[in-house]
Amino acid sequence: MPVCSLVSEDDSHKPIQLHHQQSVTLGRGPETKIKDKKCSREQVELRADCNRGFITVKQLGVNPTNVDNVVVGKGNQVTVKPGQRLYMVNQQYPYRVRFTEDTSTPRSAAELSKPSKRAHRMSSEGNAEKIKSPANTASDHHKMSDDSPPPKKIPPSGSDKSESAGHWSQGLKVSMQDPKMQVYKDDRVVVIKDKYPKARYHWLVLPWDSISSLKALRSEHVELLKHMQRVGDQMLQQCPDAHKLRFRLGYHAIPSMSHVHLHVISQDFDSPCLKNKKHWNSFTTDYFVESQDVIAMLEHDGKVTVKEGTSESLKLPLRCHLCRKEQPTIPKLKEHLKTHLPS
DNA sequence: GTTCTAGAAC
DNA sequence: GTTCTAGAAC
Repeated sequence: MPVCSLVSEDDSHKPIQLHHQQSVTLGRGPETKIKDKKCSREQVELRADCNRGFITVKQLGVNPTNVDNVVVGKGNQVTVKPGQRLYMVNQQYPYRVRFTEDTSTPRSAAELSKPSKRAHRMSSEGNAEKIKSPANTASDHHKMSDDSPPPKKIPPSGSDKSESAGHWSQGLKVSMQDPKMQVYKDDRVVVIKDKYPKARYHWLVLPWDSISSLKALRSEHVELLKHMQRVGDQMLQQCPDAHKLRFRLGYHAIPSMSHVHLHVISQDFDSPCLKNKKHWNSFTTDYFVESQDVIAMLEHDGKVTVKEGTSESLKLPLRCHLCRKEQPTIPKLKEHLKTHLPS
């Protein structure tokens, strides 16, 4: 898992380590060397999500904390990603967040063996059910302690093939009902592995309720979407590689497949199924809308709007999502991505 | 969403 | 000549 540090941009003190999912309160004091009385001793509460590469910032003090040019506001919470600037108070004391790969601490044998013990079911919700199935393709090869016969292909039982039901765009509705595809389910959602994963880990979280697309979402769906995101986060908790890979959770602005689905995808993009520009840009441009942004939009506006011209994002030049370097072709891009893979 | 392939790009 | 893309068909 990457390590997060909060870096003072005017270099007034050493970077402050933020540990994954541990809240830290900062403000006027020795750690920041801020002596400004406008800055509360408890100005902000910070919490890093190292898997997903952002921190949340809650303003506790009365005077404004800013992210770029926007005031957070007392009691409010926002996220800060690399590239954004956090000002502790009054547009002063600039900070950046930085995520670096943790190469210093090799994992213990105990930690390594932990993820393969899949016996413990997913924790939080009572009626959740972790289905006995390897969670990913990448480690299956070495991990398969499988005593069951290889999965057989059973044709979909619904033989009443009305034209729309059999259409390729309805494929997710079929897959999500197939117990062999299900990796997790509870009373509200089901998780399946993407049939054509675009990275080492690529899951889809789908609600049982049929919601055709982002356009159909309303305020009443906020809780469901929050649950989908929680379930997506839980997938990372049981993912054996979550410590060394970054993940993003989000929706395609204009998906091809019907039925709302949350992508949970590792950021290695190391997959033979990633074949063309559309694949690439759908996960690395504005076409990919963060789960938290969808939820925020829904809470704020009661609906989700997609910026006009978002479909044009699919035609953008191939650009590395990590170093922003442009690549001429898909094969060259894939070659380039190898340079960013964790060792 | 994928597969297939003509023809552009090299 | 081969590689790669983009659009049609499914």
